[in-house]
Amino acid sequence: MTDMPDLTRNQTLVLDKLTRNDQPMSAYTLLDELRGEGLKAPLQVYRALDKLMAQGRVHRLESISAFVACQHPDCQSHAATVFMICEKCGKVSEQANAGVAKALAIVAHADGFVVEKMSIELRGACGKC
Amino acid sequence: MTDMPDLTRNQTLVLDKLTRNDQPMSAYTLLDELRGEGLKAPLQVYRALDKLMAQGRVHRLESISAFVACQHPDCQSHAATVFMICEKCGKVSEQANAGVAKALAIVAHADGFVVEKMSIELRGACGKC
DNA sequence: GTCACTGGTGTTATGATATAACATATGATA
DNA sequence: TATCATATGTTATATCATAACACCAGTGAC
Repeated sequence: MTDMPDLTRNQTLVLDKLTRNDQPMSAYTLLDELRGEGLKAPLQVYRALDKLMAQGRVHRLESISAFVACQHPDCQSHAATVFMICEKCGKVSEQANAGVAKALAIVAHADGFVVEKMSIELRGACGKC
Repeated sequence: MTDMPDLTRNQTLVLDKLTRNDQPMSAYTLLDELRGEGLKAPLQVYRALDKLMAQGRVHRLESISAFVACQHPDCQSHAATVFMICEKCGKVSEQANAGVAKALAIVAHADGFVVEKMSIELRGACGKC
């Protein structure tokens, strides 16, 4: 189980806060909301986020420089994860999808490109907005 | 032709620089390389970039906070554009692909999500690296 | 035990990216 | 000419992220 080690105090604080929040949060918003728990500097948050992302428990939304807790029980096995970010309510839906993965694999293969990471983010309006 | 107006001086400087460069550039790198042409402040670059992006002549790569000139003759008609960013040589390949567009449309539709913008970025190694 | 190693923590300072606010200028047009 | 929209120049500031260094706690080797 080296993939999912126990979390340290700071990692737990950050993950809990993200999990309870139904919208993505910036690192500095996390910091502000965790000052009461003793966090004082950006690095404490960024270091926790780095570890959590390496474990797949948190994702970074590149297009808005913010972080969300993974919405799937076990995120390791994801093919291609699509993030749909609502620009009205701010909520994010995370969907792993084999069709997208396959289509992207075809595009990459045509270029001889070897994929290590992918970032697929849709901006728009969610079903409720 | 309101979609493709003539470019102003600053816009021309920024677009030319990006076009001649075969790698994406940050706004501040652009600024540094255009100081000789009279640019002095970040806003001059960011404003030019905003206009160029609105016209589809420049794209922002969200995952690396950098900008590239569009690689297609007329970019307006793109369905879904996939950017493949090589982490070794830094070069970017831009591919519009209907299969990816269709797969993403299915995912979005399943969520009732109305897409306004999409950002699809693959990181890895290009065919030459 | 104690030595060295690893990984987490705390802290200060700094780097990198992006925008707010305001003043001025330029070009079209009624 | 008066006016409107748009571009520009400039200073200051906001936002996002990392470098560098000191310290500490647990673990394994000897």
